[in-house]
Amino acid sequence: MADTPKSSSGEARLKNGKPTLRTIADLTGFAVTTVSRALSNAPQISAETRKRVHEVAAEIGYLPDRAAQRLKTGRTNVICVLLDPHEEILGYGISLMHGLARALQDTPYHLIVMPNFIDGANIDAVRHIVRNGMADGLIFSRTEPFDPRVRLLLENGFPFVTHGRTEFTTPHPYVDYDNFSFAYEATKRLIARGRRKPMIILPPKRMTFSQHLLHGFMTAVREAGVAYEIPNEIDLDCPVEQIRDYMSRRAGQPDAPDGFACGGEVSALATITGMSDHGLTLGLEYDIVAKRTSKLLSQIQPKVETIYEDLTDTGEQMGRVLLARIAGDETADMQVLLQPQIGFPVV
Amino acid sequence: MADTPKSSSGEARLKNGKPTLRTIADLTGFAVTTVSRALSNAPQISAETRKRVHEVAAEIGYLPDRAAQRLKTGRTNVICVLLDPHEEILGYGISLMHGLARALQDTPYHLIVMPNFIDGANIDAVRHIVRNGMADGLIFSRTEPFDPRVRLLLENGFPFVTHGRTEFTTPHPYVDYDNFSFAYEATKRLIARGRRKPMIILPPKRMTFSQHLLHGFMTAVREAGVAYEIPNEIDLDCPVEQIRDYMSRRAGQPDAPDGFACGGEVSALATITGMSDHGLTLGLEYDIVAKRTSKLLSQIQPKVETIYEDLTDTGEQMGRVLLARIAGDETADMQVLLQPQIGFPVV
DNA sequence: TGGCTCATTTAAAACGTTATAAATCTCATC
DNA sequence: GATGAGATTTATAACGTTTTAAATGAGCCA
Repeated sequence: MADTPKSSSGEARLKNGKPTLRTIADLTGFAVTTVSRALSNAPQISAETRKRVHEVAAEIGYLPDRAAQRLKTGRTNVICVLLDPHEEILGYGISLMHGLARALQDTPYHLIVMPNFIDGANIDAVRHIVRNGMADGLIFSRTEPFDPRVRLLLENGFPFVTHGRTEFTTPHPYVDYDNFSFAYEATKRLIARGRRKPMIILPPKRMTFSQHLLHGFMTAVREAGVAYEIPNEIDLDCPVEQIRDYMSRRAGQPDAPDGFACGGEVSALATITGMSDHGLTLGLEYDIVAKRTSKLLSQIQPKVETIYEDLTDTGEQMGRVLLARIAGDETADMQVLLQPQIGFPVV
Repeated sequence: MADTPKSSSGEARLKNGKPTLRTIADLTGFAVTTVSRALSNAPQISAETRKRVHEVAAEIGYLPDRAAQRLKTGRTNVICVLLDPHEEILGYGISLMHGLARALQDTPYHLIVMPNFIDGANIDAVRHIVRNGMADGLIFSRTEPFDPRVRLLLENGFPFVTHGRTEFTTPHPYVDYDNFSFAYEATKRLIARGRRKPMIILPPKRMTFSQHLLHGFMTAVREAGVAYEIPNEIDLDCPVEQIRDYMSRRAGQPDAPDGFACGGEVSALATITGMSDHGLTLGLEYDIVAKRTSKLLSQIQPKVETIYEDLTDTGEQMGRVLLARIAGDETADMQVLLQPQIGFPVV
């Protein structure tokens, strides 16, 4: 067996410098096939061979050619993130992506991103990806209820994970935040502080998680037997002024709410501003518990009590679930509901 | 000439459905080579042939296999975005990416994203990409002054574009916002409103654009011959409370500034809060002109005058410049300085 | 008709990898 | 010492495209 670096067998061309399996083969004297198997830790390769090949590979800085691997195996080593049109003020998609990237960090997978330019669910893009095998898995940064893309992927058995749940009867992989628990806990905290008429500010009703939040809120107020209020003129997606105006108006009325469960940080800001129009002070005449996903609120006065939703972690979980789906691991759970850390009220 | 769909010549296998050049070849009777040339609009192909091939390709929904193309040509059709660790509250990287994606929309290029997990400029990642040909071009979401990655790419002649300028003597491709003009205009507006002691809140001094802002500010105050103040205890990256505290303290003193040029939206919020601690009201005792990159300020009361920096457009310009660099277009300008729209003061 | 050019079309090779199947080697067993 | 069995290694053929060079056909002139 030739374990001396011989270049006698012919082509010891380094050409443009990029090392390939062939380079290692020439350097070690083994056949390209052997080198390939050694590097991929396939069976039927002796320990010494494997060791020697790995050494040389490391030495010359070999990295497999992605295109060749992809062409041969059909696997793309690509995860595609479908980003919906970004209207959010706080960087929500970027947190997901950082988390995703972290999950993919020591894998061969690359993250490609496809923003949705048209409004709504772009099913053609998804069809392209599935039909032409342009990725091994798909990530939805947001899902509409009864999302047709989800149906398409389920039918084709294509690996994917959604952020949030859609309302299909067929179960699908998702990672979601337990918005029921958030709303339940937030409302309970308001009540615990002595508030007797909590209000919740919800996302638009068509969103699935709006129902979850509402349910949590209602459970808490019913348990405590207190009054409550659900505004139907404002939601988390409407202009902040509208929220402020609403609050300002309500604050002046006798039956005004005295506690606010806010689904977002900006709406909490607007609530504070609106209440202060009537000289009402946070912590004195009313309280707020808000969902926090950024550092906006935590850096601003007055301090607002918050419950954290870790979107980076969400992204990381989505990556984890997707990798398991791609690997065909049926045992791994594919539905993750992230819990608010209700034990440790982070301010 | 065989222009009837004959499957006589043998293999009319559709196999797993994915159409390939071979499929079109079998369907039209031409050779694979001919089909390839026809589709890539190469010369030496008769008009009818080209037409027929395109027809069939469209009909069966042919899309070229990226892996095969990449393997053969060495071009990856991939643009890689290097994202720095995200600490920003407002989604800044995501705007760039949306713009980039828009520029790449009708090209064969895909966008892959690589966040930096370690702090500072990660030169190893860049070296990998260059050495292993993992992308055709690189985008820097942010650059450090004298960024070593920029040097590496320049030396290797690898196409890239940075967001913001670094201070090399060798010119490099960049897209930047004219922060001089912003600061100059913002300060002039404050002075035009009768303010006689403007202050500017700058990014950390080590950032290149901090100098640009300072320069614009100084030019404006010198032209008007007014007093000014440059705080060195706070910057745009420090915790907002710190800004608020500073403002609160200064507001109580006799020589307090009466106009604020804010480089960011959150700092403007903090300034308002700090000033209001002493009962000072925006528009009465003092004014603010802030740089706006999101919808945060535009949705909040009191209204703050802003000058817009369109980060999505920035991303799009970066995409445009990079494509030109990759195409080897030496005539296209590679240094873009985006101007604030000073003619139309958007509130 | 033969020979030439020009316009088209085509066969063959290659890019770097992996999968299949065949070839070699080692060593105990009869 | 021949015979397998088991352990390694290897040659060959793909994957789908583009590139190079060669082949074919048509048209023209001598």
